[in-house]
This record gives sequence, structure tokens and C-alpha cells, in this order.
Amino acid sequence: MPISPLFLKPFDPAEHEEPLYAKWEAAGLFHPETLIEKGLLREDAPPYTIVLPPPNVTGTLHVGHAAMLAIEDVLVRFARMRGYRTLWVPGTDSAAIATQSKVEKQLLKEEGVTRHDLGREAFLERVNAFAKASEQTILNQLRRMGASLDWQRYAYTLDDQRYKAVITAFVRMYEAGLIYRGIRIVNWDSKGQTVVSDDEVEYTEENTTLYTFRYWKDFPIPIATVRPETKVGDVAVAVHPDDSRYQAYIGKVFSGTFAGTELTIRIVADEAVNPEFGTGAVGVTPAHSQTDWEIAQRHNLPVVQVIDERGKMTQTAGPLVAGKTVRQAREAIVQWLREEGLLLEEKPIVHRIGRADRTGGIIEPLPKEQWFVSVTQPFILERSEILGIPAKELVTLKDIMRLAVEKGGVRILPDRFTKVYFHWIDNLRDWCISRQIWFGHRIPVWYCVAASNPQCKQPIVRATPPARCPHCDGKVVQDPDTLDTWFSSALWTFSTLGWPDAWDDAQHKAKLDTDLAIYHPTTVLETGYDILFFWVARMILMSGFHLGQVPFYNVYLHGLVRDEKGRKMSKSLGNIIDPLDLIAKYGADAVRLSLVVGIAPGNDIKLSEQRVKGYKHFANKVWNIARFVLERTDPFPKDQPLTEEDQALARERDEMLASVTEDLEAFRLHLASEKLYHYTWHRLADEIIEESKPILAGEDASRAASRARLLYETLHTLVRALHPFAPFVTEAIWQEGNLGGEEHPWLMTAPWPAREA
RNA sequence: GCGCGCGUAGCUCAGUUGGUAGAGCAUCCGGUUUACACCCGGAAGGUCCUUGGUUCGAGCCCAAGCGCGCGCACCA
Repeated sequence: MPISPLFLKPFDPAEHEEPLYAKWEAAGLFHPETLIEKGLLREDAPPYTIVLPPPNVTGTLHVGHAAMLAIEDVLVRFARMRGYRTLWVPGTDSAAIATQSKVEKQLLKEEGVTRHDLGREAFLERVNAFAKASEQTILNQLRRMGASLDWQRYAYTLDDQRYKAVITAFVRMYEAGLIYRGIRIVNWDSKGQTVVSDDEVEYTEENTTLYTFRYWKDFPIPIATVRPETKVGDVAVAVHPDDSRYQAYIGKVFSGTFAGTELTIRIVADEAVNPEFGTGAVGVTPAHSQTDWEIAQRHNLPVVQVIDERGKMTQTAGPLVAGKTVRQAREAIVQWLREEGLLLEEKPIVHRIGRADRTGGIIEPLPKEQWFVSVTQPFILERSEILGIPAKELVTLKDIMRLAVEKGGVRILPDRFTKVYFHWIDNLRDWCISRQIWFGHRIPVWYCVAASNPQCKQPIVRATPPARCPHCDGKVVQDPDTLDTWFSSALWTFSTLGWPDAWDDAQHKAKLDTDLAIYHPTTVLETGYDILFFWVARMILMSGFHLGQVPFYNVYLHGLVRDEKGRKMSKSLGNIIDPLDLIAKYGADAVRLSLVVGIAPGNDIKLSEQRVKGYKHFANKVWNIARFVLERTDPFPKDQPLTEEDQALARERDEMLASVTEDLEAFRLHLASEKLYHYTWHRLADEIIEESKPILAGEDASRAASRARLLYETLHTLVRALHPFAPFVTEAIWQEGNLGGEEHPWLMTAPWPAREA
């Protein structure tokens, strides 16, 4: 058979990649059940599952996604070739706050209206339309990377099935006493006009002034603050219990006028005060500081709110500042302190201020009534498959999160993140899950409007809307808030596999033969180390509570992709590399290799165009090796015995493959790929093939035939081993060279070349 | 303050359990018209941050220090 004419030029990714992907998809090769039907996979094959960390539905593919896809696709293709029942579940995330603010910005710019002008219903229609319109973009970009995702199982965090999972989860946790409503100091995003969780606050250092002053002339203790404007809300001064300077004042109460408002200040002793800082005395503002709120709780102090949700001073703040913005109020109060001679010192200080990671809005701590998940409330886990966590005993969500990792149920890679994880768990507070935005899963809670008898004051928490109040038959209204987007993301491993429908409540286990029974717990969660807390920990929490399982056995954390100088990619630096541009220039295989070869788990990736270009050359090298070998070995002498030197070469190759296989099993993708790269180029091409030229053309026919057989078999092997890393060029060679024959028309589902370890 | 990581060739980084220091890019010299210029051969380039320890043997293990980065907490 003559060699395919396609081989007679350099490998052109543009010519092969998209058509090949379309063929794989059309043949159903991403869908494990189709492989079973076609006899390409045994029905009793052990499962191997990864759920894709869902990209933002309105976003576009960035290099971080590209790295994630490359790594996961290597794992999935490796597992598939080894005969696992391999499932990779695709999905997208509504990314509540990010998407909503994007649409709000657009509305304001193009139509000059706010979401309140449109109203909730109309606004949501607009957001959903926007999400729908963007969806195909990101999905096609996932395809361009070559990701072998099972599209028949595509999930979206806001679709009906996921909605059902979210509400069911909420109701069950409420009934178990793990979800409660309470007034706390929360992180108020003044720009996004919503609460955000502790993990969604990012701190930046800024230069500011530390003011030392007295409330009024005969007030005995000077205090220091960076936020004079909040001081109109002070109710106490706290000192350390052992501080000798202030012993005489502890327990005393002082009254006076501060900045035009009457204050009653009690002196309290509290361990939280650092006697070294400032004057060693803290003005306690319970409504606008987490620490002060806690002090106020311990000493039974009142709460006076002086800043409102829009960042303006309230009427309670007094005539001097009421109605002013925080900034104006600060100036006014400092001015007043100066005029009154109360200002003792102004000192420059570096202070960290919090901003919301999604909107950039300054975080204002405010007391608000919100919904929380308690991480310390004990409950009984009816059934447990989690290592080290017994069923029918009292546990807390914190216990589950800690023990799942500590006892080995979940393994985190690289190992060093385990400590970071424990540290986070140990400092964890209750999780605030309500958000004052509209785009997202609305909280399944209703309130009786009339509230005519005491029972009616109880919130009605249920999966289906109640028509009337069950106590007085009055009208009900739904809680206006939506859930933190991470609440639904935390259910992702099992909400994508059919929970709660696939769940048998009586048996506390998945119904037989459902996706949930077959594919959960998943095998690997692969994601960036930056969302270890947001997501990984909370998935363990949710899966532990609802299923009594870990959500995954392994966590593979990849690093941040940075530019060639090691800087974060950002719009403001203008150093963003668009993976689709790279794919267009160098091909998806090259992009994938550049994000995998030699990059250890958890390490940041410095990506340069040079690097990608190098791997394009590699893909072409593989292509040319195939041409050389196929040209000279067709038909290859299958039964020719190998000479001793060729047996040695075959052994060397197989040892290399055995070690590559071991590396892949241990998630050492960086080493596996490096070994393959090195063997292919610098051993096979540079040495073995070069030495083979005279042998193949030589007089010794049996030696030539032996070498031809060796080369053919080596190509056959190598193309399979390289497939997970560079799926396109290898599949193209497989097809054009007809390497699989009748039995394995697709390289994608051909067997892995090394024996089971 | 608590914790984590990094420091290896000019640059970017590998180095799996301790066993003769590696790759890509860049530099220099040479080659090559049929697998491939998206190439090949060769050269140069290293106190593996420092000091001390364990060991027959340390880039790797231990201790201390220096420099850089990150996470968490505090930040009144």
C-alpha cells in the first residue's frame, strides 16, 4: 500500500485537528456507554471519573483553562486506553456575581438602565439570554483543546437538574440543623451590593493614617484608629485585662459628646486587645468590625450602625456626618478633632483593606441577617463510606472536611497543600451562603406576610413553593436572596451524576445502575491551587453530608500560568496570552505539551510563545518519524525474528514505557512526558533511525527485516504512548498509516502499550 | 505572628526512593539537497544560595543563616 499523500508535507494542525475532533465526537468515543456497545470497552470495566471544573459560561478560554484541560485530558485518555470505564463530565458555571455585574455594566453603558429599572423578572431574562448567547463560545473552545468530554452529560450550574440538587441540599441541611439564619458581621460589597464570604475578600496594602485622639476632653483613655468615621458608633473602650495602665478604669462608664453625637462608653477588659498596638486601648465599634462585634458579644454591648449599605453615614451617626460618604465623614471628623484639640497624633501606617474579588468594591463590615452553614453543629451521618469516619455517630462538617484528608480518603497532590488545607479548616468559621443578587439559585425559603400568630414568624423551608402559610393560610413571599455560587459548585461531583433522583433515601445510597452508583466517588479532581478552599473543601463537606462519600479520591492541584517573566497575566499589564491564538499558530498538540511537559504539580507555569513553538516542532518531528518508518516498512515483516541488537532496543523502549506508565499512575505527568519527548527525539530519531539507514539499505536482508520490524513496532508503540499528550498528531498518524487495522480503527480507544503494572 | 514554597548553565526550569549534574531557549563552530531547516553533529557554559552536620557517597536528608515569593491570622 502506498503511503498516504497527506504525509508528504509538514504536519499541519489546522488541516487535521478540527476534523479529527468532529469524527471522535460523531463516533461517540467520548461516551463510555457507546464504547461498551461497540465492543471497545468491557462492561465490567472499573470506572475512572473526572468532572470538569466548570468554566464561567460567559467567559472565554484562558491559559489557566488550557492547562487544566491539557492535564485532565492526559489523565482521561490514559485511563481510557488502559480499559477503564472513563467518564469526563463537561459543564459550565453561571458565576453568579461575575455574570450579573457584567450584564449590569453592559445595560448601564448601552441603555442607561439599572437592574432595578428593569425589575427582577426582566433582568433575569436578560442575564439568561446573555449566558445562553455566550455558552457556545466556551464549549467550542473546550473542543479546540481536544478535550475528550462526554457532551451527552453536559451540565450547567443553573439548569433544572442542578436547581433541584441545590434546593434539595439546602432543605436537607436546614432540617439537619446545619443551615440557620442569624445576624452577624458580614462582608458587605458596597459596589456589588451584596454579602460575600470570607474567602471572596482580597486584601491590598494601602498607606493610610493612624489617628490617636480622645472622645472628649476629660475622657481618660486616648485611643487610636484608622477609621475615625466609625467612632460615632463606639459603645466601649477595650483594654487588655493585664494592662496595668488601665486597671483603674475597667468597668467604669463614661458619657459625653463626640462629633455632635452622644456616646456612652464602657471600659471593658478583653483578651483580644493587643497592648502593644497604638495606645493599647481599642474603641469598640460593634457594627463595623468583626473583632469588635465579638468583643461586644462577650460583654453584652449594644450595636450601633452608623454606615449603611451604600457606604453612607446613617442618621444615628449624628448631625455632623449623617448622609455623608465614608470618606467625607472621615475628613469631617478629623477636622472636628483638630478644632477641638482632641487629636493627639497622626502617624502614617500601612493598612490592609479588603475588596471583593469579583467586583473590586471595598468591603464594609456590616451587621446583617443572613443564612449560614454551621461547620461546628454536630449531626448523625447515617451511612459513611469515608475512611476514618464511622456512621451513626455524631460528627460536624468540620470533622468531615478534616478527617477525609487526614485519614487518607482524599489525597492532595502535591502533598504540601495538605498542611495549608488543615490550617484553613482549623480557622474556619460558619459559611455565609446568602447573596443579595438576583442571578443564581434563589433560596427556597418563604415567609408569611401576615405573620399574625407566633408560629408564622418561622421561615418556611421547602423544595416546592407553599401556596399559603400553613399556620394562618396567609400569603407568603419568597426570600429575595440567592445562594453563594460555591454552594451549588460544592455539589458538582454528584449533582452532575444524577443526585438527588438517583439517590435512594431509605438505603442512604445511590440506586443501582445509575451514573451516581457507577461513577461516584470520582477518581480525580484537578484544579488550580487558588480554589482549594472555595471549592475543594466545600465539595468534601457536601459530598460527606449528603452521600457519606468523599467526592474524589485524589486532588491534583496545578499552578498559575504566568507570562515568560513570571508575572500574573492581567488586562492592565497587557500580557494576556490567548490560548486560541496559540492554537491557531502552533496547533492544540503544541499548546497542550507546552502546559504539561516538565511542569510539576502545584508549580506555577511560565509560558512563552517560544516554548509552544518548540512543541510544534516536536509534533512535526513525530509526524516525520512516522513518514520515514512507514515508507520503509510497508508491509512490515511481522514474523521476522529480531536480531540480538534489535531485541536490546526493544527492551530499552519497553523499559522506558514501563517507567512512563508508572509516572502517569503516580500523576507525574511532567516526568512521563519529558521521558517520551526525550526518547522520541534524541534516542529514536537522532540515534536509532540514523543508525538504521545503512542497515535498511544494506545487504543483510534478515538484519534489514528485523530492523524494519523493530522500527514499525516502536512507532506503533510510541504513537499510542504519546496520544494522551498530543492526541491530534498521533491520531492522524494512526489513521493515515492505518496502524490499527480492523480491530482498532481509532487510536483514542486503542490499548495502552505497556502491560498493567 | 503562624505556616508553605523557591534559590541548579546567560534565561526558563526538570531532577521520582541519596549513587558520575540534565532539557528547552539563547550563544559559538561545523554539516546537510530525499523522514524532518519545524533538521543534524559538536563546543562553551554550573562553589546545585551560604555554613555546619549525617553518610562510603548529598542538588536531594538534618540544623542554622541569607535572599525572593505565597497563604493564613492580626491590623483597633
